[in-house]
Amino acid sequence: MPEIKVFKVHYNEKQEQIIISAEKLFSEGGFSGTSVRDIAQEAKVNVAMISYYFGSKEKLLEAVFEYRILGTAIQLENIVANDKITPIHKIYSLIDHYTDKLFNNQCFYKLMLREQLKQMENADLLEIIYKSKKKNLDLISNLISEGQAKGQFRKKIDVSLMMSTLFGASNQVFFNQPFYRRINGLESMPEDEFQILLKKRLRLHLKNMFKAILTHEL
Amino acid sequence: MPEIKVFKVHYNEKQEQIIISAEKLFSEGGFSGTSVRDIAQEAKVNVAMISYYFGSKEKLLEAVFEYRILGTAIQLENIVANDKITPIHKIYSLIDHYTDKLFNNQCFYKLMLREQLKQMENADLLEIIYKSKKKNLDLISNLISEGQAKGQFRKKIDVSLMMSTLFGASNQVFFNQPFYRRINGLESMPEDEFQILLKKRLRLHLKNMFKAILTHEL
Amino acid sequence: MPEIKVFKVHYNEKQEQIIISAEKLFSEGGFSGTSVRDIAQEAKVNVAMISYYFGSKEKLLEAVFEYRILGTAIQLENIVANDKITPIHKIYSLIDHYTDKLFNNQCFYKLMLREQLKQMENADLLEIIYKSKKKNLDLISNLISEGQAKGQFRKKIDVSLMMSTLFGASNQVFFNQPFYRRINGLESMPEDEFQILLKKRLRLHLKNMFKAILTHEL
Amino acid sequence: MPEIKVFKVHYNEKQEQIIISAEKLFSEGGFSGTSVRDIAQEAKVNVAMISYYFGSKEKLLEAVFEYRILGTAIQLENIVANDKITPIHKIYSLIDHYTDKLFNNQCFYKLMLREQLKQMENADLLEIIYKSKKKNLDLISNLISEGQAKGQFRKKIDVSLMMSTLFGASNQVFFNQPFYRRINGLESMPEDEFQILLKKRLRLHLKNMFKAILTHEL
DNA sequence: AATGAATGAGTTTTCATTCAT
DNA sequence: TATGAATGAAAACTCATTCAT
Repeated sequence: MPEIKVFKVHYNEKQEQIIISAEKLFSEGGFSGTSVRDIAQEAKVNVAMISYYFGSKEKLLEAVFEYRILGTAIQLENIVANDKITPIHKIYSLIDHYTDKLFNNQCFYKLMLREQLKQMENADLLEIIYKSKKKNLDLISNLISEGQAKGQFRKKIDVSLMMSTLFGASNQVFFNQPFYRRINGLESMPEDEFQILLKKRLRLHLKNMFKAILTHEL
Repeated sequence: MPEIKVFKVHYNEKQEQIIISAEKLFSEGGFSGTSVRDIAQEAKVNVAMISYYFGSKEKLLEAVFEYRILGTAIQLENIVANDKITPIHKIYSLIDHYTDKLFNNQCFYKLMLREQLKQMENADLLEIIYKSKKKNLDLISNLISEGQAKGQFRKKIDVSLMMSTLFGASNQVFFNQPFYRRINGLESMPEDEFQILLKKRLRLHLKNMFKAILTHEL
Repeated sequence: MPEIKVFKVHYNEKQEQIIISAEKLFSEGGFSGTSVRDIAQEAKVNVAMISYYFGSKEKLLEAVFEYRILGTAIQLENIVANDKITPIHKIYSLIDHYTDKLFNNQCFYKLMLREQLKQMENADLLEIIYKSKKKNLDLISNLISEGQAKGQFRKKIDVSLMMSTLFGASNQVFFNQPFYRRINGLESMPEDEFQILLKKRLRLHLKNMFKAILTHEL
Repeated sequence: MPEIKVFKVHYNEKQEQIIISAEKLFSEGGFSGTSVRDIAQEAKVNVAMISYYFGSKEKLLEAVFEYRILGTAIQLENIVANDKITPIHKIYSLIDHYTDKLFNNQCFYKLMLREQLKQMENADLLEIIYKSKKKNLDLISNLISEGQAKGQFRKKIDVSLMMSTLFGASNQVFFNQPFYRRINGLESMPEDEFQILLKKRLRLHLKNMFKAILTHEL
């Protein structure tokens, strides 16, 4: 029996195929709605290989999360650490960064949202997610404090509500694209063109909103 | 054989039990993650009764949606139609209304969010949801126009983005309660007390935010 | 509870509806392939009524047989008893008679054939069928003896093989109509026109054949 | 997952066990009257293995047909091609051949007859059967033409009616063995002895009949 | 006399995983 | 190391029948 892999390992080619396929299918059909056979077929590997490499379907899900979260955590720190720009522009940069990630990793964010809706009985997975969130939140908190210290942001900001607004609004817009199309009569616009338009509008909206709540005395 | 019910019918006691149970379990474990056996057990009815009354698991899901959506559509209109209050207070009222509904129908909103993440192959269900959303959006659009006409709201408001912000942010906060607790050191607060606190904070946050984006020239 | 009906009763309207519907559906889909719900729907009665009137699905099958067999046994005797025509013409008349019944009671004959293929565990039903067959065979035997006594038929005729040939060939032709159409390029001929043609050809074939085996010394 | 086999493959041992068992049980109890559990039990394999190997119960039925039809098609050609014997003796040989196959493959022929009675919605299966029949019919047609060319058979023979007579009569006799026993007072004769007797009589009967209709001017 | 509601036992099929090699 | 074969458990659903009225 192969040792069940935990954290920070390098996956071989087959394993990566499996993870990518799982991410895609889990995001589309949900965890229970996707069978390991489907994943094996998508990844063009033998069914038994999934149990063999990851131990179980559950463990595969963890691997997917771990793979993406560890793979994308670093950039945020660079933004916050950058001395050259003002706090509000760091916020703008943050918005650009998150919307980019969201639009580029649709599968994964869908999957993450999905899993958050479960009462996650899977404690390991929950811990991975919490840790990642906490780290991000701390970084943003520092950024806000910096703005407040410089007198550019107003006092009394609930950072976690603010971040929830950023993520929640973005997700909501993102996962309601078909509805947004219909409402605004954009059914016939090509997919990529539409996504560019939507991202632009979303960013503008978010930036306006964050400027308002961060800088105006209300 | 009972005719499979479609729309606006009154469900009998057993049927309601089933719907309520299904709503709860679907919201917790997802559609595929919940078996009809589980639902039958929760509702304390025979398994066969679910097929008997609703035809299939899929149809039961539709029934759940229909039951809640048709059951809660009306109140919004009253808010908008009310002559006694200003547009911005209607918005506040709307925020109170939505957060109330969200906190009181946790199961259903969780379920709805879940299902929206699927590429819903179930066209009937999608239509039910779209229709309900469109109706709400139209009401809000009128409200915004009213505020603009009265010179109280600024021009150029993307109503659908605004509503996405309301729903998205609320949902995000709502479904991240455990995280919010941890972050803010509220692990030991009793559940209901915490929910009241959270709702209060969320409402304040939303009202501030909406006032800012609706009324300030940015 | 109503007494379960046995033999020679008069069925009321609803009961007849059920029997006719059952005959049709059993003949098409087989006994196990047809559900009592299907029958109830076809007969436009309540499902429970079938158990109520006939006791069980099995008993309903018996009722179908009994209904048809008792309903059609008499005419054969008239043919054989007729003094006006020669034995060979009685045979011809018999062929006409059987092919008529076959083409007019397609459902029932299909059903009967079907049931004969089962190792009929249902002893009651088997007895009904055997009795009917035996009676027919005796009549024909007498007819053959008459022809032999008159020197018109040859000796040494195995009557049961002869009757099997009549029934078997007719059935085979009858239930292979689609194949016969294809083979003979008659796919586009209207159904009723085709049936008339087929019946005519089948009768001619059978009459020739029976004349040959009954009258020629070989 | 094994690719679902189509046509002309070699089945492994387990698969053959399943096919043989299915043939037996389907022939006895009909398709709907036989459960996959029964088949699995008879074949002494796991229930899931049937789906695993054949995909579905329906596909298993197809496999049974294909297995037998492809397995027995060849011999007929040898008979027809044989230069050493006259056309009428080829017909006799054909009768011997068919009755042999019928008595040796009782299960399969019962099953085939059964399935022909259904309005076969299964188009694949229908095609398999039609093709096999057509091929046989063409061979016989050639044989008849040969006899006619040599002046040994009369003109105007409807080959498909003739073949239906052969198959229909044989089947009828075959599947009414218990009745034949009773009628002729042979209830106590041992099964195999009776079958030999019956086959002998049937063959004689068929040969007489075919000689009559093929050679005599009527 | 007739039936809507209800159900336990049954159906076929799919599932994630294990085993032998 | 990798995999085709195999399987027990569970899935959703249908069945004929019964029961309370």
